[in-house]
Amino acid sequence: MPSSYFHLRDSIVKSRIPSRLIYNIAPLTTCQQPLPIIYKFSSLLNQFSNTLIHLNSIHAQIIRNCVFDYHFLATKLVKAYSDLGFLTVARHVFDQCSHPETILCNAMMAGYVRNRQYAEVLHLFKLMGSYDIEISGYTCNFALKACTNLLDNEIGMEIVRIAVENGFHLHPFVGSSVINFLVKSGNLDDAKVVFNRMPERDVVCWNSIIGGYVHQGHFKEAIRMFLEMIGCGIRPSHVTMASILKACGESGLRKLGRCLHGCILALGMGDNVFVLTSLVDMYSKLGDTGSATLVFNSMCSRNLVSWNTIISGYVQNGMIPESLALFNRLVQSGIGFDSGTLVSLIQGCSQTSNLENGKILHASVIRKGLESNLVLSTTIVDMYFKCGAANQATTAFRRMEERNVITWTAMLVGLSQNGYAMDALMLFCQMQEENVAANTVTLVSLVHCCANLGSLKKGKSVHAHLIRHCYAYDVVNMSALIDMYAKCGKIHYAEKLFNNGFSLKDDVLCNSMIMGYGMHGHGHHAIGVYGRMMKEGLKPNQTTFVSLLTACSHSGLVEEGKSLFLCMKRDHNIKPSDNHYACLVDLLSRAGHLEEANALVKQMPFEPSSSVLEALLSGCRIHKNINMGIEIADKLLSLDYLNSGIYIMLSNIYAEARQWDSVNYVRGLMRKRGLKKTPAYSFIEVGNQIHTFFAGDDSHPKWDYINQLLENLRLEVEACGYVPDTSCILRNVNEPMKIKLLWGHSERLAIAFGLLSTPYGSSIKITKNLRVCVDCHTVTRYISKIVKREIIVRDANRFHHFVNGECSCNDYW
DNA sequence: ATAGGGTTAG
Repeated sequence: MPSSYFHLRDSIVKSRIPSRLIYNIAPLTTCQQPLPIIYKFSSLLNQFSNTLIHLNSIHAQIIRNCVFDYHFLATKLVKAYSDLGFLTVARHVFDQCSHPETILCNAMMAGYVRNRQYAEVLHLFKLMGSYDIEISGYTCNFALKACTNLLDNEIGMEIVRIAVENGFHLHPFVGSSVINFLVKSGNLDDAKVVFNRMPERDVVCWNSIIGGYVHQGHFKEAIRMFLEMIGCGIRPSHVTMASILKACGESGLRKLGRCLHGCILALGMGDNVFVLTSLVDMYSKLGDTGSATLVFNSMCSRNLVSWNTIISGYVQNGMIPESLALFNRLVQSGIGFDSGTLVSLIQGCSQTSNLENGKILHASVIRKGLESNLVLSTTIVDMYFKCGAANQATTAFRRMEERNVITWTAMLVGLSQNGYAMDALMLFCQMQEENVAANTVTLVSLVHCCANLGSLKKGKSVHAHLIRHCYAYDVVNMSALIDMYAKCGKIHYAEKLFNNGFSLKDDVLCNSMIMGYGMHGHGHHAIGVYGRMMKEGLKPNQTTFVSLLTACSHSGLVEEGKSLFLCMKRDHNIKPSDNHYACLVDLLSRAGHLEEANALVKQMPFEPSSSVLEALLSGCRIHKNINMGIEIADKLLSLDYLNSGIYIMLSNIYAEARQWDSVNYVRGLMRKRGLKKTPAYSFIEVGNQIHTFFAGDDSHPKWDYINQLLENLRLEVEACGYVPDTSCILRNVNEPMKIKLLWGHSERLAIAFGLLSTPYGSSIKITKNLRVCVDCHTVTRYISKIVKREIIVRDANRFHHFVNGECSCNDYW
């Protein structure tokens, strides 16, 4: 950039004698032009500065007449050129002036602002400082706008200080810029103070502060200010309405929303694209897609944002086919689409787990060169995870050139939800190495990872992190922590947190606690929480009853479960869902009430899903009701279900009935349907490491020791009267081989490793991804007695506490 | 002669 000021800047700052200024004073003093010429050019510029040809010719005449150093004209030229986007020429005009003063500098800054050259604005601002050029309210305005966009807090706060010292902030124009900067830099309180001190507040000032509250998610406060503004007799502008519609939609205020719709028509804004688009968005957020559609169809002009808003509204309300139809209309209309459109469509794929469409859309993102769009790329990562394609999600993530907290968090949540909690924790370390600051969503996803891993140490450290950042007492975070402590075996920690947080009266918090008690077999405590909810007038939801019924099932509380199932409908008007039926069937069939469970399934008001049948089938297997088992199995096979666990259970049933042909048939079906058995694994946390063992896994560095210990333990437990139960080994091999396979089960390997690596007398905690088999359950009971250690096993369903040859659950099931 | 506020998507 040809800027003489820039080249000279350093020496100027040092010497404080701007040499060029001294030598260039000449034109101003010698070219004594009569004023009428200047007025002539001024009026020419007023009339013809909007086309480049005219502007160039006027500019040439100005130079010929030697009046280019008149700031009056230079300022107009700078504005005209920058309005046309010719910033370099504007800068040249600026540089030609021998005595740049405030207004000329301001005009140049304004040009940079209009052309989004924010870094140049700040350069110029610093330059003004080094030339001792006076700063005005206008200067502060432009410089603050640059700081707001560049997120430059340091210079921004300096400008705010200058503005306040000079009282510029009292002016509505500067005040609103100050408020905007303070809001975007997170100082909402300071913004409010500035706002309150302003002697006169026009509608833009109100818009700034209201917009600030909306921006920070303080919707109720935004609405309060809006009403206050009306109370002051200020007529809302279309900007006010756009902000307040957003606040209304986000906070779910249906009545106010309808009211605002009326206001918009009354204020004559019924043809404003911005306002109507905001209205469409509000109705979508309120779940009223009918009204959103009506408003959208009534719009006389629409832009791409309007289309994106309605498409996104449809997706958010689960109307995927409708969103696609609208997308087709959009393409046919010739408007085209952008990254925002694709984000919504890809979300639609996530919702319906439509990997195929997701891939097609991903391909079109690459074709259109939109990969560099951060939001879009993050959506793609999320989509792959929601479709269960963790590998492709990771690949998409690795391809990204730019990532922010949300990208990283999407990765962490995705990995954790797809069963890669350990990888998520490792990724978090990488995130920290790259200095990306975690937010509360990130931390909650980490709490979930620790819960899945049963890693108390890491869980506690995330808890500490939450406390340090004052996030710990948010209900979402507390619920996650309660779940984590429960899953890490510390039910009393969970209890403590819950008792502290109960005053928040949150249903999700209660559900977490009920779930935790259930997992630990404390059914009566779980029901106790429900009692407390009733006493405090808290409304239970669907999940509450799923948790309660699960808790009853794990504690064998048949009567309590049945009565809860009844009062769900009767007292709370919650229709039992498929999930609730599955829980009740599970409860009944585990307890041996197979006929009653079967009758319940038959009288369900809708077709039982595979999970209901699975619960019944599991009961048939436990209580060895082969006939009913086969009957249910036949039904299940016809459902073409994709859960490999069911096929394993089916072949179990057939194996126990010694129907080897059927066993082979089911196995073949599994292969044909492309299902693999989920590999069983167990893990244990020792020191800072988590050690994972798969069944028959001899890859651990300490394998020799583990193997020797297991051999010794086998001799000991056999001496105590243990008899192997090989019924869970489905492979058609001889008895000694089956026993050998049993001793390779992952939970035994993890326990043996735990015994080897932890101090004598301490308790051992292991976690298994699937359910513990009956033989491992028996062996662990014996081991706990022999080694005099408490052994805690958390499996896919619940906790088993083994102490001195006994287990907390009365029988294995 | 130079000036401020707003809508969609992770």
